Amino acid sequence: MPNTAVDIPISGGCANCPIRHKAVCARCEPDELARLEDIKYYRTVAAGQNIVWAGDRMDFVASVVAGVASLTQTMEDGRRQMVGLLLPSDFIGRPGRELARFDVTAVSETVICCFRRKPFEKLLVDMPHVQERLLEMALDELDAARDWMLLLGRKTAREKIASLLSIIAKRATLETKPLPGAPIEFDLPLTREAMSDYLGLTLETVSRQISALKRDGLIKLEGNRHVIVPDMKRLQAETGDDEFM
Amino acid sequence: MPNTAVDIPISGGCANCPIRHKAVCARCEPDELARLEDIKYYRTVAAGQNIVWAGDRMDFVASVVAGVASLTQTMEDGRRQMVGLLLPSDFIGRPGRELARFDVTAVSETVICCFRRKPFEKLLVDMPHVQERLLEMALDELDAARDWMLLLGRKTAREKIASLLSIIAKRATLETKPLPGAPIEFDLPLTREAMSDYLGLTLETVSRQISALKRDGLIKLEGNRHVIVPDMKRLQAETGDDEFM
DNA sequence: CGACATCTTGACTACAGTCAATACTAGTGG
DNA sequence: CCACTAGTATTGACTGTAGTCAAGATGTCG
Repeated sequence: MPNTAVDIPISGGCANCPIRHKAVCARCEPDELARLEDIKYYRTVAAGQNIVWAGDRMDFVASVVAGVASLTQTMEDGRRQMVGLLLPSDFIGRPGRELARFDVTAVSETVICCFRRKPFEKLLVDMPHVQERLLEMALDELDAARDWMLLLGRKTAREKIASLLSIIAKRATLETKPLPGAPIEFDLPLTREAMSDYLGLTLETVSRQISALKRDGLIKLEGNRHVIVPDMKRLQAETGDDEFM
Repeated sequence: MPNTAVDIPISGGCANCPIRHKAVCARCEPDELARLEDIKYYRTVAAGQNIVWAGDRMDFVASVVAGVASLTQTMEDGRRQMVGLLLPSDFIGRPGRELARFDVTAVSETVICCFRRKPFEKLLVDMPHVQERLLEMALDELDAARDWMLLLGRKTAREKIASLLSIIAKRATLETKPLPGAPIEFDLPLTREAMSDYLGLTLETVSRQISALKRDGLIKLEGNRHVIVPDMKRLQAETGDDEFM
């Protein structure tokens, strides 16, 4: 069990929660936190397990505390598209919505902090700090979705892979300050199949393009999941994006 | 001038504005409207003209009052992807954001109701009705973006065209109640090129697929822009979506 | 009527998808 | 500790869908 996300918060209260300052509760005052605390409970979901099925009644909303989850849409014939990649602090569900619109699946073992939906909706009305933060998060996600749409609609397979690796690299180096120019290392949180769902490709194409980037010296692999990027600039240049996105 | 969107509101005040009950101001009380009225002004933009360029300083946010506008992203080599289709009542810009992230272009002649950004941001804090509505609209757009991502990533060219026609047909029949089973008619607000930007296709492929749907009797054309759908169910079946989306 | 935009159609190409075989990895139990 | 299995990933050969380049048709507006 190398990746034990499980015993992270669960006790200690909101004050020492790892996502305290990034999630919907980011702007809450201590007394507001107390109200949230009343209606919250933790849930741990094993890798690969579904958290919600599209069409399900949803009696809660939640924040991802640890792990990685995905939002996906599936067509009748099995074609699948990821439409959201949920990292710690990201929000699950929608206030005011009874039925889930998308599948939510734990990609790795995931801990979520659930709030019963009805009380949460009430609380939203008289805790403007939560609503404010939720609006900000929704607008951020909308921006991300729009960049993702450019990727899906117009980028080549190679550009798609380079873009995804850049996105993951960027977030991996958010905490650990990267001295610029130095090589960057990180673990892929996604299988090849999940990557293909994210990028609108087949898993074979994902595999081929990763091999091609490796051949061209843009990345190195240690095992299948650990990636080393010797020169981030060079990888960025393959994404098709304008410099500095 | 068959499609004269221009002289619609401009005078008469918010009370008889056509988007009064759908835009960000939907939930405002008369006194709140008065505050909005103080900082608003109208702007008319000719078809094809840009309202905002990506990277521009933006000193306003706005609602589309009449006409159709698009949000687009362009890559250095000219590849272009539409990432938002803005109809009356839709919102332009983002509170708190200094620089525009996307191009906004008038597809047809468009009237927008602008609010100076700084005052609007202030007003957001102490008019929860506006913030509430903005959150709701952002979440709706996020849902739409996620359906759009499925279209871009996984649908065939034929399914993409059928989906777009269904979306436009649906909104065209929102006002004029459709007796179910009856043929549906509407004008396309988009050129073939704009459709290709929306769908992540080339304009030749758009043209070919429209011809194919015509050949198969799923649609009829009168001129290039006027579409007749004899049997909506049959068109829906071509979208790849589960029934009743 | 003429000129320019927009749209359609055709011939050919290329990129990513499909189907299939094989390799690698990690976890399980003898 | 190694053998076995199941899941994951890579590679190859071939196909098909949508892209590209180009010509011509249709539509719109002055």
